[in-house]
Amino acid sequence: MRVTQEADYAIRICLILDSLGEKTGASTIADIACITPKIALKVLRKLNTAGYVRSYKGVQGGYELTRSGEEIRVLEIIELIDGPVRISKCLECDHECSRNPCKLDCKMHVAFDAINDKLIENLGSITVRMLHDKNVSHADIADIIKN
Amino acid sequence: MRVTQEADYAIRICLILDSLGEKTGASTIADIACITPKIALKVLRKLNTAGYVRSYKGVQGGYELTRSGEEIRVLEIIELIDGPVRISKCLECDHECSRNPCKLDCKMHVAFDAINDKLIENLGSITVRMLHDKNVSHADIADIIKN
DNA sequence: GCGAATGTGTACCGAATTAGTAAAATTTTT
DNA sequence: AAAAATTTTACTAATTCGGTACACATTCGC
Repeated sequence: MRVTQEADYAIRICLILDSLGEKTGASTIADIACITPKIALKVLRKLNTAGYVRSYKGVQGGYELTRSGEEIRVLEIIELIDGPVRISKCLECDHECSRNPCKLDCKMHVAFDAINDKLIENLGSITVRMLHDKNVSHADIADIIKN
Repeated sequence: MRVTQEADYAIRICLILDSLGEKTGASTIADIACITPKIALKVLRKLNTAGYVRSYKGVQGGYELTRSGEEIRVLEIIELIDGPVRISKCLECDHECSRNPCKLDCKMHVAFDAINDKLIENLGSITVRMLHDKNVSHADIADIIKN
């Protein structure tokens, strides 16, 4: 598993839209996020088809979130862009590693599965809103993950 | 971050060597792990230069662990093969994302850092021994991660 | 000694993934 | 009708990953 650059951009864009709270053009978003407009467009397209943002064409067009940032979990955006979260490729073939019939009764899958689940749980516990809300401190975030 | 196939093999090989407990040839190891001898050799070489295994040349040559599997954490092997564990590329440039001067006071780094630390903690809590020890149940592993 | 078996080390190749770019088409406002 | 903005599709380049090849060094058994 890997949170790609693109997923990173997508989260940042959602965060920007949530904090601005109003219809905003791709070039403005790109400027705030410090990425090129083209890349912003590419990510916004995916967010749009997945229903996370609404787009308005034309001169005063732009994008806005369809839901509040409080309701959007970082995990969702990552899965949208990068696909299912898996720390190991072996977790793909559900529980039975086809490549390795594994002549040992090892518990690698069990361990990786548990660790993967925990990772998903953590990514799912952070919302887009938390990432820019002034009322949420760094310590608050750390506490949420510590559980 | 991503636990690559190669890191997976490396863990499996350590696990095999720990459970056999005696000097074993690469082809035997490869056979048990269900991988080609060439790949096993490649991984064993890395384990050797890093000091995890001792090698013996010649006809009756082979490999053995230099330490007990109880002392080897899965995290170590992953870091040896794949490098530092980072769920996001942004965590590379320590805490200051050079690409994105980020005109927002966002806490993405804080969140990803916390989640990443937790992942490292979990990977560090599992030893090679646990993965094949009959006295360690699936539930035990799950409990360790649940913390 | 000689040869087979086994490990060493470096370099390479192909496929998949990731990152970023281009350009023409479509829509809406003025 | 013109200008501004998004939409859609396709492509290119860079990086990573997985696997392989080959020439060399060492040890054991005969």
